[in-house]
Amino acid sequence: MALIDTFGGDSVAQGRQIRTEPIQQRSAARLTALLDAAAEVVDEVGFDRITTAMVAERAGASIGTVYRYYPDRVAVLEGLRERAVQRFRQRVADTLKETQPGTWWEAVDCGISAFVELYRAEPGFRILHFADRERAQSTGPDQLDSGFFANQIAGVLSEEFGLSGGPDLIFRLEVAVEMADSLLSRAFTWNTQGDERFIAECRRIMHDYLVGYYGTDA
Amino acid sequence: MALIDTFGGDSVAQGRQIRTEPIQQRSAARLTALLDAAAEVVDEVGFDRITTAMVAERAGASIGTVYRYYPDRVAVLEGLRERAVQRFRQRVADTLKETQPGTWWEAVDCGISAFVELYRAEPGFRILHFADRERAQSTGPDQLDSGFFANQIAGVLSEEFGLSGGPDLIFRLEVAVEMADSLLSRAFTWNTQGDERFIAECRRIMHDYLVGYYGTDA
DNA sequence: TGCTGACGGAACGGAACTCGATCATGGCTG
DNA sequence: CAGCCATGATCGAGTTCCGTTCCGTCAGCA
Repeated sequence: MALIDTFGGDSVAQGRQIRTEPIQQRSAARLTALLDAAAEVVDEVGFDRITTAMVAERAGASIGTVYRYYPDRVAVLEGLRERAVQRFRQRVADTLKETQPGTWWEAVDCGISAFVELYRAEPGFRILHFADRERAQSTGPDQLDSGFFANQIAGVLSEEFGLSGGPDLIFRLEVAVEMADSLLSRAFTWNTQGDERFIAECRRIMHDYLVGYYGTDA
Repeated sequence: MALIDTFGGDSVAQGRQIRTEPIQQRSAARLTALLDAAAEVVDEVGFDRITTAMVAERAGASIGTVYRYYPDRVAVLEGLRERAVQRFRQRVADTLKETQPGTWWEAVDCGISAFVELYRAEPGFRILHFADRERAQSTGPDQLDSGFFANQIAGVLSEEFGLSGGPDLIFRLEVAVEMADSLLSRAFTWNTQGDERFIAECRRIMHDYLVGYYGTDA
């Protein structure tokens, strides 16, 4: 289970976007309060109507506190996104441990389910796109993009289910992640519970695309 | 060729985002200059660092002129996106007339090629995403989303190539548009010329997904 | 030459962000 | 164990920057 733990493990590269690591306990609480507030506000007013003042007020903090932890408005959103990614990975790791899927395909299906469940339940989760093109445009490939996910997933699948890893598998998974992300996001665009047609079609397509090439056996 | 003309025809729903239709000639030139400037600036500083002042200066106009034509900053970006969509549709229509594809699959392939070519050549074209989720979040489905495209394409395919139209075809095409958009955008995320692996894989996937269900014959 | 469309840019409002004063925490010391 | 105090944390008025308005001026057309 080593790699599954890695998959659900601590998030990476947080230092680039946070200003001060919290030392005291209360400040750690503040930080999560800020992100909780941001999540709510994002769901309410949308991605670009959000203001730092709203986040601060909702979190019961002052403007200055927001800027103590995040260099600018966009960084708050990125922090929220990163936490969402983290929770997604944790959820997948937990589900895998619980269900002990027999085939790698079932494992992939767990990932889709986890995504859907969190999208339904978690405020602000809609901010999560594995393919974060805005950010990528300026900073280049980083550890939160779909390629990173493809790597992680490839590790789990080859380690746990004996799939032959390598560039081919990684590329195929990156394509899969990209497609699944777009279809699932589309499912939730005009339907807060997720349009079942798109979710079902996503599962079907992932199945055909991956199983068609790698077979169903472990 | 009626429906192909429709496909490449005048854009819809422009009135919602433009303030004053240009009357005199010079103002029409101004308008395109504004959009050209916006396209350049978007490529340089990215989607959310763009300011109205930058656009005005680059276009050799004043702030007031920007607001003469567009109600706000976002509308400028929407105008740019709409022009990009328009040019894409025109390019597809032209290509279809030139090459006279024998099968509907070849027609779809023309669409992919047109997208890639414009992405390479047209400044600011990266702004074009058929799946415009930011906007959708607040305004609901409109005529510029992937569903609209799916409708248009379904019309052409059933009219010109005798595919049986209907909800099934439209849904399938919407899924296809969504996936193609994400894969092609991914191809250009870290490679201004477009990562050929993703482009080729996109063609392959579209082929499998569509031809697998509707066959290759006209 | 007058009428109307087009243009410019100072001025306004509001949101992002800074900064120095002030408060709270928790380890340390006697 | 109480009190001290270095340093982390917080606050919020102030600054700057940006989106947007508005009206005075200029240019095209009859």
